[in-house]
Amino acid sequence: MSAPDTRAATTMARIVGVARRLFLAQSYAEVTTEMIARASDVTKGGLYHHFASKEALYISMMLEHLESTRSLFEEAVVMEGSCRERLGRLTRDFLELPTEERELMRLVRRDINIFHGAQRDRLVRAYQRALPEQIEAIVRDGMRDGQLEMADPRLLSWSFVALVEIVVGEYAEQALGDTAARLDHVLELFFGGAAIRKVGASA
Amino acid sequence: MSAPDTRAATTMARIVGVARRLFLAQSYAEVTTEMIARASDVTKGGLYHHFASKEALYISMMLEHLESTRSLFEEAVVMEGSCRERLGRLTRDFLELPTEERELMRLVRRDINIFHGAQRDRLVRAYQRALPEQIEAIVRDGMRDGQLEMADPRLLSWSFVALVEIVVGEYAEQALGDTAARLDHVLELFFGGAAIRKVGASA
DNA sequence: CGACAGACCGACCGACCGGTCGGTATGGCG
DNA sequence: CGCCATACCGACCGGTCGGTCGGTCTGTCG
Repeated sequence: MSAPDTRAATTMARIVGVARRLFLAQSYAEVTTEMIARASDVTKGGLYHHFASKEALYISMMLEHLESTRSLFEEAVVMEGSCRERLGRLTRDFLELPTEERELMRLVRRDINIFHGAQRDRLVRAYQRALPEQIEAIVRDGMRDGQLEMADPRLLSWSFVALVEIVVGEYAEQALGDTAARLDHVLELFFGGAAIRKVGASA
Repeated sequence: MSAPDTRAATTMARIVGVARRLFLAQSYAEVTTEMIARASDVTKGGLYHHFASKEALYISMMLEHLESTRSLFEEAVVMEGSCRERLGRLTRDFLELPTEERELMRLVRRDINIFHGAQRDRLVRAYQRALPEQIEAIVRDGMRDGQLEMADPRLLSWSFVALVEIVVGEYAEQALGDTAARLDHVLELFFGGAAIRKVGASA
């Protein structure tokens, strides 16, 4: 997979990389196979020699990314520490990802509804394995160990993901600052809430 | 606006209603003007007699909805009460909206990136006026009155919206139950956080 | 060298879709 | 009744885009 020894593998990797960039910049419908081919220094015929369809190219690109992301986040799931430490580790890893990689997680949610049937299911499952399920595992541990209020772990995981998504993007960068500050903001809000607490409870 | 006295107004309202339903069920690109026309018992020619373009029809439909939603949420902004009470009122109003109306708020976020230029700006501003700005107003009051931790109010508003979005949808319905339970879940999480608090602070 | 396979080309197809336009029906007004 | 504005029709157009296919090039193996 990471050994582009053959010519075909090199070309396919080039096409996938270009497609990733273009799909991030424009919507699925706006990106044409012609555009992808041109930017990849092949023709449409060449592109279709390697990929069965535009959809197959997109799915292939996304599955590859989701698997590498899943692998990255897994480190936080298996590591020792409190629920907060582990979620912090996962979130920091996410925030420190290159912009392009990070945005792909938004892309998959943006585009998941334009596919149908089996291909859509593959995308959904790969996404769930990469992000929500891993967060859910940490959240479940937190409840078991008395660090989190008992609640529906899946809803709580989604909520956490949603809060993290808020602090990516340029407004959060200008309002909060660097990665550490944004990470702190998310953890404080998720664990402690937004209300002022009467008792001066330390972290 | 709400007086379909003329024939044109009746037809336009029928088309807008059909368009709303179709755009909710499928993506903007998938819904064709032909489909909208057929389902509205007019032809494409008739449709284009009333609307300058597919885009104009969509924008018109969405702006109408956003204005009525803004008007509804305004009640929570002007009402007396604590930050929590007012956000609770707004959220309850939102959760009790008919499904179609409620889903339109997700639709506008889903589709906002497929428009460009002035039309996109109009949509963005109408959306901001309808939801985030009104929540932000309540959040600012909460900070001023010592009910919320000092933070960036805009980010906090977005976070709240994101949390509310989690508890719509059928999974949350089966996990949490009725509107009151879902409302409670959101408020508890937003104000108090997910961590177990050592001190048994009551609501 | 000769032959085969796989990489790649690029002109083309067919379906679709937003939008147009000349024309018809209808209903209200003088 | 006659006139006209307006609602509405439906065939059509221009363009786009995913996908195809016969052919060419190039590296490799016997």
